[in-house]
Amino acid sequence: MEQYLEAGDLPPLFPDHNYFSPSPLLPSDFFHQEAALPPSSLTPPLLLPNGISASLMEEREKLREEGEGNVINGVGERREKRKAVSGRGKKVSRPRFAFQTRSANDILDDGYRWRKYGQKAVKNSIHPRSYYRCTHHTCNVKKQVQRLSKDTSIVVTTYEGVHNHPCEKLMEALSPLLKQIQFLTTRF
DNA sequence: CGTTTTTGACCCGCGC
DNA sequence: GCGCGGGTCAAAAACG
Repeated sequence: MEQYLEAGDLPPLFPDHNYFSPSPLLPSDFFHQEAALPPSSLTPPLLLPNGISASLMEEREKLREEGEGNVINGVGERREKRKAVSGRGKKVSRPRFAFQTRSANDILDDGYRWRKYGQKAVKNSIHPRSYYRCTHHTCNVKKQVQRLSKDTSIVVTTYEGVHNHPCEKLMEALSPLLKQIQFLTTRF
C-alpha cells in the first residue's frame, strides 16, 4: 500500500520519499519544544531537515482563513480538556503538530503503521479529511490528513500525541549502522 | 482467515 | 431544544 511521489511532482519536499522518511524527524521531536515556546516565537515557521515548513499556529490560522474547518483544534481538544479536568486535576493536553507537504499522495510513509478509522467531509473544502490511529496497542497517537482545496497539491498532516514505542522501520533501518558502530567500538 | 478500509450512524459541544 | 460541524464507532466489505 506504499505510494510514492510521482515523477513530475516538483518540488518534492520529501525528496527521497521512496527510501523512507522517518517520522521521528518530524512531529514528536518538536512537540515539547513547540509547547514550551511562547506563541509569539512560533510565527516564523520551523524548517525541518527535509524541507517541510512547519508551524502549528500558522497552519491553524491558514486553514481557518480558508474556512476549512478547525484543524484538530476543535471538539476533540475540548473533550480532552474536560476529561483532564474531571480525571484528577492533571492537565494532560496532548501535544499536536501540523505540517504541510507538497505531494501527490495523501499518505506519507512516516515509518509508523496507521489504521484508518474515519473520514469526514470538510466544510468549504472539496477534499475529505481522513482520521488515522497508530496500530500499536499501547499507543493511541492519532493523525488527520487533509488536502487543501485552495492548493490541491498540498497535503496537511496533523499529528496528535507522542508515540510510546519505537518506530519499527526506523530500527530496521538503523540496526546495520548500530552493528557497525558496535563492531568499531569493540575493535578500537 | 486476520487485518485494514469503507461508510453511515452515533455522539458531543456549541451557537442560535 | 435543535441543528450543525467535527470526531469516533463499528459492521460489513475489501484486501492480501
